[in-house]
Amino acid sequence: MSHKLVIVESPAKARTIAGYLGSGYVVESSIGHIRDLPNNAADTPAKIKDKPWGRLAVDVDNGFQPYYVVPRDKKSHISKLKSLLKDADELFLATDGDREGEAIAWHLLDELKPKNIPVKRMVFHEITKQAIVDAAEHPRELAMDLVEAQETRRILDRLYGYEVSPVLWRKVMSGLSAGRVQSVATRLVVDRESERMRFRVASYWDLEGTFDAGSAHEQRMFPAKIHSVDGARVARGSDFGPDGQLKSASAGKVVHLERARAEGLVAALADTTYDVRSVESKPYKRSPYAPFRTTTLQQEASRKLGMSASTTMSVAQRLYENGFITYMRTDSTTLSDGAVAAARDQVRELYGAEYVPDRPRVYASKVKNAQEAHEAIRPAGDSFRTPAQTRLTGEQFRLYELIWMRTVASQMKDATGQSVTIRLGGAASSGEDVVFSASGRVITFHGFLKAYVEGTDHGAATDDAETRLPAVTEGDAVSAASVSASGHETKPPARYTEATLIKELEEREIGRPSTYASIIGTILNRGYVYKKGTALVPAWLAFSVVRLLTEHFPRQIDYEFTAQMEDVLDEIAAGRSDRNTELAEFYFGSGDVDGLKTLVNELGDIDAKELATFPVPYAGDEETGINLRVGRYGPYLEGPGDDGAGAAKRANVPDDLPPDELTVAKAKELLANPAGEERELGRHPETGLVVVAKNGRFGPYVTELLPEDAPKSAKPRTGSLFGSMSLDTVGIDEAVKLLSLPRVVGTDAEGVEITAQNGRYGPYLKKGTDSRSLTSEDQIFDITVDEALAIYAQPKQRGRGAAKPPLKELGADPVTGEPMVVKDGRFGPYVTDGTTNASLRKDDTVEDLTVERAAELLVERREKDAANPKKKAAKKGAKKAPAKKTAAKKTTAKKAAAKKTTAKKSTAKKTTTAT
DNA sequence: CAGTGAGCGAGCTTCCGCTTGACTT
Repeated sequence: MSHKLVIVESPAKARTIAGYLGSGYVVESSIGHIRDLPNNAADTPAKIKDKPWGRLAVDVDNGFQPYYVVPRDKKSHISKLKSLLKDADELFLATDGDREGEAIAWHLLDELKPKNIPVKRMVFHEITKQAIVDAAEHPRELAMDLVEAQETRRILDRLYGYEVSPVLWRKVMSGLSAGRVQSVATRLVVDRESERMRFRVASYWDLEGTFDAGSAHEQRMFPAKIHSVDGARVARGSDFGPDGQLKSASAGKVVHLERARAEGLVAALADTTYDVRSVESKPYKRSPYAPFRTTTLQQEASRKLGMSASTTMSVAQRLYENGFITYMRTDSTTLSDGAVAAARDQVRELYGAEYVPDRPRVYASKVKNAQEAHEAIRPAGDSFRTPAQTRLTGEQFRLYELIWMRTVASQMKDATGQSVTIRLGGAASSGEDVVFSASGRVITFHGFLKAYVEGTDHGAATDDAETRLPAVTEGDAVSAASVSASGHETKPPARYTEATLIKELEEREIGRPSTYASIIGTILNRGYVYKKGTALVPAWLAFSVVRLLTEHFPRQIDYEFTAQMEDVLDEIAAGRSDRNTELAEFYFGSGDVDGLKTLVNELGDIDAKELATFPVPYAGDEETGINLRVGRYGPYLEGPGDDGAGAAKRANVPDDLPPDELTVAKAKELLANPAGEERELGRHPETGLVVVAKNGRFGPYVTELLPEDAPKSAKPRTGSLFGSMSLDTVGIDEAVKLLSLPRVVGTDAEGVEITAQNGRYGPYLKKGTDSRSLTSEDQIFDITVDEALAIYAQPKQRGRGAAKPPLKELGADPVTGEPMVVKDGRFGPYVTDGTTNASLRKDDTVEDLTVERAAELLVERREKDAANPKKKAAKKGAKKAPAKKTAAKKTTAKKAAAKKTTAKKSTAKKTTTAT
C-alpha cells in the first residue's frame, strides 16, 4: 500500500501529473505557500508577541530569525499531507523551480518532517509526460542558497511594510500602507500626474493636402502633409518639450509654423503645381509577437476585451483549471516542443503551408528577472482545440480565442511589404519652396498578421494599417486638390491604465506575475488611486504619502530599488552573499547610509500639516495664497479671506476632481462657492428659504440658506438626517420636519416643557436640564406626552440608557473570584470582572467564549496594565491639559477605528452613529 | 466642515508572493 508522494503547488497541476506518473505515485498540491510570517497580532504566537520585534515576527537583533506560522486555513491541508506521508516510501518535492518554489519545498520539508524515507527535489518546466518522467528520474537536492534568497526577499518586504506603514498611520492617516511594490506603483501614478500638471501646451500649425496624381493612376488621390519650407523642416509635436518650448535639439533646425504663417502659405499655394522630388521605397517586415505571458495577456485582454487585470486572471484561472490553457501566472514566453508542433500544424491547416516558417520560432525572455518556472500561456495539450471546438462561451471563449490566436500567430511567417515615402515640391507665390510628404505602406504578404494583430494604447496605428499611394516616379507632375491649414496642440503624457501601469512595473522588474493584478487592487483599496474610465488617477492622499516617502525614505522608494534588490538576491542565490549581511545593511545601514530602522526612528520632526499642504497652482510660480490640504474628510482648499485679513476661506474639493484639473481658476471658483456637494431640496413652505442637504463633520444633514442680506448673527437652522434617510433620497418634506426640531412634546405637571430632538448621542428628550435618551429616532416625532412622562418617572439611566443586558455571563474569574460577564461596548464586545476590562480579540466570538479564554484575556490585560502603569496616568494628564498634537492624534485614531467597526459589526452601529 | 444631553473597556491597521476556494454583495 505504500506509494511515492509527489507535492506540486497547484491542484490542477497535481491532477494532470497524476495521470502521467501512473499508479505507485500519489500527487498532491501544497496550494501555494504553506507557512508564512504571521499576518497580524491574532496570528502571532504568544511567545514572541511581547518581544520588541514581536510585531515584525523577525528577530532583527539575532540574525533576522523569522518566525513562521501555518495560517489557519492551511492547517487541515497540512494534516492531509502528513497523513499521506505516513504511507509514503519516498517524497518528491515538485514545487516550481523558481525562488518561491524552492522555498515552498523547504517549508514542506521543515513542516512535514519526513522520517527515514528519501526526499528528492524534482523540477520541470513544462507539463508533458516526457518532461515529468524525466524530472522524476533526475531529481536534485534542495538548493538552500535559493531558499535563503527567498527568505531575504520575504523578510525585507516584511521590514519595509511593517516599519514604514506605521509611520504613515502616525503622520498621514490610520490604516494606510507602504511597501516595496505598492509604494513605487503609487509613485509612478503620482509622478505621471505631476508631469501632467507641469505640462505646458505648445500649439503649432501645419498644412494638409489632398493631391491628385492624375487619371493614369489607379490610386489617384492621396493625402500628404507639409514637410519643409525653404529646406527647414516644419516642427511637429515631438519637437516640443513638456515646457511648451521647442526642444534644444530642434531649435534652429525646424520652422515653427503659427496660424498666420500657415494660413498665409495656404493662400500662397493656391495656384501651385507640384513635382515629385523623390520616391523612397523600403521593404517592410514585421515579426510575430511572442506568446503570452501574464503581463502581455493582461494588456491585450484590456485593450481588446476591456477586461480588468483581475477579471483576466480569474477567467484565465477557470480556463486553466478546466484544462484549456497552460498556467497563467508566468513570466516565460517559451513554448514546449509539443506546443510548437501543435501551433505549426494549426497554421498549416488554417492558412496553408506557405504561412509556416522553415524553422520553429524561439522566443527569448525579455523580462530581466524572469524565473521561467512555467511555459508561456497557450492552449493546453499537444494539439490545440480551436475556439469553436472548446464549446466555451462568454468571457472564457473570448479569452481562450485571444490566447489561441496569439499562440498560433507566434509560429507564423513574418509579414512583408513595402513602405514608401513620396516628397512633393512646389513654389509658393510668396516665394517659399514648400515640400509635402506622403507615406504609405502596402503589405504584400500578411503572414502572422492574418491571425493576430496586437492592440495599441492611446489610439496609435496598428501593425496591419495600410495606406496606398500612387506609383509615381521622380519628376512627375502632381496637382493639389485641396490644401488647408490645421492647428495642433501637444498633449500631456497619458495617465496610466491598469494595463500600462503593469507593463511599466514589469519593465522595472517590480512585482511578479502572481501579484500584478493585486497591486492595482491594493493601491485602489487604500484610496491612493481611483479609476476614471480606464485611467488611474492619483488622489491627493497619494501625493502626501509619496511626498513623505520621497523625502524621508528616498532609497526605499527609488524606482531602482527592486531591481537592485534582485541583484542582491541573485548574489545570495549564487552563494556569494548571505541573508544577514544584506538584511543588516538594509535595516541597520552601513557606512554613511542610514538603514531603515534609523530612518523610522528619526522621524520626530515630520510636520504632518506641511506634508499635507500643496500650493495651488501645484506647478507654477503664481502666488495665490491658496493651498490644497489633505484632511481627514478628504481634500479641501484653504484660501485668504475676502478682506485679505479675515479668516481663511475653505472649500471641499470634489472627490472625483483629478489633481491636474485643479487650476487656479477652478480653485477660486470652489472657494467662492464652497457649497461642495450640497443638493437643493426645494423651498421651505413657510420661510421660503432654499433648503439643501449636505455632508458635514457629523454626517449628513439638512440646512436652510439664509438670504445674503441676513444679519451676520443670524444662524440657519440645521438637522441631522435620521439613520433611515439618505442624502440622495431625502426630500423637502422630511427636511422641513427635521428643521422644525426640537419638537415640543408637551409639559409636565409643573408646566415645564418637554422637547424631543436629535443630538450627539442620538435621539433624546429634554426637560430643563434633565435629559433622557430615546431608543429610536422616529420617537422624536412620535412620542406622546404620556410616554415621555413615563420615561421621566424612571430614574435617570447611566451609560447607554436602557439597560443593555450583558451579552453573556460566565463563571467566576479563577484569579479574582469575581463573576465575569461579556458586555457590548463602544469598541465591540469585552469581558469584565468588574475591575479589569478586556476586549475580545478578532477571532473570539461571544458565543464560543469559554471561562478559560475569558480569564486568559483578563490576565493578559492585567499584565499589560502592570507593564505600562504610566499609560493611564498620562491619559489623565492629557485630559486636563492636552498637548495639541496628542489630542488630535487620538481623535483621528478613534474615529478611524469607529468607522471600521461600523462597517464590520452591526452590534457597534448604535454607538458609532452617535459618535 | 452644523450643532448638542451622557459616561466609558482599546486594539488593530500594515508587507510581497505562492496558491484556491469560501465567503458575501
